[in-house]
Amino acid sequence: MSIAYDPQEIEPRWQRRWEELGLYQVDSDDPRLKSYVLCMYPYPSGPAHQGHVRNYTFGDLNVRYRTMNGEAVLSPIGFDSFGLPAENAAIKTQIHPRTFTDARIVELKESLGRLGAVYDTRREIKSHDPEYIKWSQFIFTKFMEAGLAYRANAPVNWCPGCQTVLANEQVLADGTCERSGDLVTRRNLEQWFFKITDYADQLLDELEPLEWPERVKVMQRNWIGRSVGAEIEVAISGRDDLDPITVFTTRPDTSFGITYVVVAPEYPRLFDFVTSEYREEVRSFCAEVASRSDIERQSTEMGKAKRGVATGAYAVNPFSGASVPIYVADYVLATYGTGAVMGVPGEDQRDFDFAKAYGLPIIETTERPESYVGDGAYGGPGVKVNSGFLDGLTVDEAKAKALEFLVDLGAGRAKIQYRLRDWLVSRQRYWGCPIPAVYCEACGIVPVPLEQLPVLAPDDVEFLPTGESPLARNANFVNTTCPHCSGPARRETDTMDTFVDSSWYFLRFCDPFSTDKPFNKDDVSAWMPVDQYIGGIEHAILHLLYARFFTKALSDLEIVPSGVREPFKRLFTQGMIRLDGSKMSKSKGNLIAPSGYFDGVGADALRLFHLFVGPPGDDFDWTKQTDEMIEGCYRFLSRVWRLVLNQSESFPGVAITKDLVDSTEVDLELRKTTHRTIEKVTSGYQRWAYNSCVASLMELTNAIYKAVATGASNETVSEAEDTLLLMLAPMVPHITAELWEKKNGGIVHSESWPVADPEMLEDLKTTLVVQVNGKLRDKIEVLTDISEEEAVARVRSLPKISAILGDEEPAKIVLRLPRLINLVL
RNA sequence: GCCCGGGUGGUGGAAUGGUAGACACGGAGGCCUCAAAAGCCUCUGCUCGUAAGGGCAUGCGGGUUCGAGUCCCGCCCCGGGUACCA
Repeated sequence: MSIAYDPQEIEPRWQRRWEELGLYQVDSDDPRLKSYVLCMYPYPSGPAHQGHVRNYTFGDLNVRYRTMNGEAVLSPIGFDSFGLPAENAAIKTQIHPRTFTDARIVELKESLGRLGAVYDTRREIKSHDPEYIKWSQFIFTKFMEAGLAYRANAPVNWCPGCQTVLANEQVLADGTCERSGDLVTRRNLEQWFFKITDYADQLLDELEPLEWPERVKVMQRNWIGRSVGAEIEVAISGRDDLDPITVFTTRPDTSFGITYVVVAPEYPRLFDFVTSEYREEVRSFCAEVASRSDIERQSTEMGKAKRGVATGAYAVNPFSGASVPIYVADYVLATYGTGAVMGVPGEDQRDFDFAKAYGLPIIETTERPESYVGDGAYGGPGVKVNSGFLDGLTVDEAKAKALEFLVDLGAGRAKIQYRLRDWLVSRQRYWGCPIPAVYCEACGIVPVPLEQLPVLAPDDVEFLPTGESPLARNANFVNTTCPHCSGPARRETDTMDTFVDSSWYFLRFCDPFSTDKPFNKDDVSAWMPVDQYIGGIEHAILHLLYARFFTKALSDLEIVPSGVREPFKRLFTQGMIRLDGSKMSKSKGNLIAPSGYFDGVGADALRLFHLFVGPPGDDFDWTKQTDEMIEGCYRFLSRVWRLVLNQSESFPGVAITKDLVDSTEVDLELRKTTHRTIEKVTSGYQRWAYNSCVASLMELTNAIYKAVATGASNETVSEAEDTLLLMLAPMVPHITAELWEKKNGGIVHSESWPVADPEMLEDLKTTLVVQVNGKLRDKIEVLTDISEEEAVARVRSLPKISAILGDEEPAKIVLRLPRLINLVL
């Protein structure tokens, strides 16, 4: 009579059922409360790995939980299908990237399907789909028209081993190529940029109200790197013919302490002011710096000994009128601020080190606090000294006063400097979204008009390891006519960074059906912002910052509704899975494929394991024991299976003692456990404490078994089992769907989330903990409404307590009734 | 260096300032069986003790409190981010 728990039979069947039922196909006119749950769409690298399982389990759980709470949940999925691996594979195997990618998508979809996650499958999108390319390109042309996309000369990463340009993220921290290990060099090329810096302030300010992990917000803040300060113009002594050198500082209050000025070796007008006797020395210094790699230049031990040379020129401190030498040094970055800084050794440690090394004077302009014992620069607060008209002011007052002085003198101004640079989007690659621009000798750079979109890359190209995009060598593609004047023109052959595709896909999901626009504004209004976004911490900066920028820019361009200014209201970053100490990933070749588990214990057991193993945000190490834990999850599901189907072999060895027990007592206990579990588990779902939810549901299962064995009534057991299935349903959808249908009929995921009966949460009796001097000495059962007098009397009469007390009278009695009493001697 | 996380049994991990170690994994013993598998039951932080019972325990050292894994101060170790950003 018994049917064994067989996930292999149940799981595919329910996966088909859910698709047929269309429970998770939602539309913007749905009367229910609308919400949007999204996992970062995957790069299709082949079958799903454990990181995907974890990510999409969290997503699916949220979708199903919210649906059971009465919401209409938008749950789409797609594929981030442009990218370098497909093109590298093409160079190696001569298989077209599209063929390669489509095959990987099939594999990934197949294995994600086996996980049992539910989506509105009508909304699937792929970055490399011509329809998607068309609207990516449309957005690009809109950015061009708005001046948000522009061309400029820029250095790019060039790998001599791979003979190709690399994206920043493919260059490791030590300056080598992640693939070949060669040292990456710089090349200057004309490139397309997005003007993300226009949005620096908004990106910073509007970060605050987002319900994101604080560390992600901190990373974005640091990345934007807003510094408030001043630009100061320092004239070059005796050279009225030259423009002054402009320096940026956050500390204009220290200006009287300027004892030198220093510029980067790449400073553009350097040789305008280097004097002839120093020319050779400066020239060889700059050449030497240029020959060193970025890593050498920035390495810590070399950084300690700041290297530089004098230029022979002098500058005038606009505050004191003092003449100070101008140096060139490699500790000044050409790429930040103006590439020139004022040397203030008293208050800046780097300047202090340099001044010490080159025998430059050091002026302290902030009074050191009495407790200050440091040897070196002091950057803290204090009263100004040695600072002329600033003397006696605090640092903050002096900043304002100094700025006022500069403005009056015409030698400076307030300035906010950002670390954030414009986003370089050009990629010299084939497998990406072509940049829809045309170069016409007569009209200049012309965006390709909408009716000619999409611009698609031709298929008949050669994939060679030359570093040049196959598009550039394809005459049919390159040669075109100007959309303006119809004269001969040349196409842009670069493609877009794949982060462009992922910067608006969540908008297209709101309406992937429109063919005359990227998406319908009303649909975007209906669903955006994403209520719950889920993904890895590795996207903390780039993807999340770019997507925020796109949302704001598109909103300003009136393509996205004006009220939508942020894409992701809540963000959850899941922990990563490690094997032997390093992140489990395809490129490291240390994957443990989920397919073996799907084939064996089933998707539900694997999902349950990922939920149970620990807090979702924590990393975990996949070890030898992991398989045993997964087995344990399978055993638990089997236990639930046998319990609900009331299979007699569940209870061998347990005597049914129905006659011996007051069944109403057993019933009451079980009902209380059931309702307390509803409370605990519901709160756990809301706090993402899924591991604790699983534990509570295991406890409930154990309690039901015990209650059945001790004679609980069918009604009470049935209520407890229903509650168990409902609360497990978002976690392990297949087994719960099957058991619910067998037990009650109907679809468990269409049921409402259970609500605890307040009456069942109240206790008549509880355990009173008895402490003496804060140490546990005894516990007693008491009525919850016990009076203070009675509690004290009962506690004092306890043998253990009276033995400790002897004749002594407690100095104090701390009462936290009915849970705790502490006698202080 | 700086900025975040985090150190709790053999293992993964629970604990609104109030019974530390829930729940699992592993281990030990038992029931069932001709036997095994599966299942079920009991025990399982360390330590002293035959036991009853006691002592010690949340990285280390202090502090606040009737009471600290939890709050405060100072260290140590591990993981991640960042790297001369003026």
